Amino acid sequence: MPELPEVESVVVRLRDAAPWAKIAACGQFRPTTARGLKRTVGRAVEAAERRGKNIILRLSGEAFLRIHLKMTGGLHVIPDAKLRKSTVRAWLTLDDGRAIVLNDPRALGRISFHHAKEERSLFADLGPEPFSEEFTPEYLIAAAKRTSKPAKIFLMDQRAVAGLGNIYAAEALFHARIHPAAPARQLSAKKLAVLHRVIRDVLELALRSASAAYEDPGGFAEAEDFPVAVYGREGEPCPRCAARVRRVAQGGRSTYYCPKCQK
DNA sequence: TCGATCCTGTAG
DNA sequence: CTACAGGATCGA
Repeated sequence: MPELPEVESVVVRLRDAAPWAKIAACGQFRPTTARGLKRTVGRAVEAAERRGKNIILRLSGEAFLRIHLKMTGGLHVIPDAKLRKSTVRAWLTLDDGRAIVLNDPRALGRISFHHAKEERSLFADLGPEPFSEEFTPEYLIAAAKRTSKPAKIFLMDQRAVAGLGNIYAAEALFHARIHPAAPARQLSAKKLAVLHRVIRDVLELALRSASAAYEDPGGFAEAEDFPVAVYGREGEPCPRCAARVRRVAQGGRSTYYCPKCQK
């Protein structure tokens, strides 16, 4: 389920499980799910970080695991590796009996082991973090200028900005009142400055609902849920003008937008 | 830039 | 049964 806000909340949750013990054992059901897991055995987990939609688990001995949750993955710490659900595709058993598990019904999630020195090249193609100082209106304007993609595809391109996916790209475009099919390079600097602003607003709000859901694992966080304006709302009234929300295909994915507000 | 691919689950 | 799913990559 994860875009930047959800991945961030997974990482925050992992940090709550610190300090971690050493990795005592590992396992996986398919060879494709994880590469190099065995090389983690005997190492200590030292930190959990996020880069775009990637999770980085720092390990002792100048190494790290890169974990990508793709569409349906989740990373959890469970009290006992033996208690793992059937959809757990890979796991790391810790010295203290707990386990870090990749739970992923669709099994698209991936884990790979790397030496610390590989980090730069591994993430070389990722664009700036939306909350970094590097991500300025000027950056977005320059990035838009050198693409030929429509606005929605541009926002989902991890090389342009890291962390946006299908939902928040659509939501940001709605709030910036930009048509998802509009060529990004033709957007005015003013529009792109607004887009820059709402990308941060949308992600910050989503981050808050993601952490609220965490503080209340009982599932009573409904009231704090992210206020979805258009995503998944085909045929429903636009919250701003009440026109019917439309769904179109872009790059093989669904895009939702208000045909009246987003020209 | 499209379509297929990786996978499984769920809604219609 | 088909369509589609909050991702990303690859080849045509």
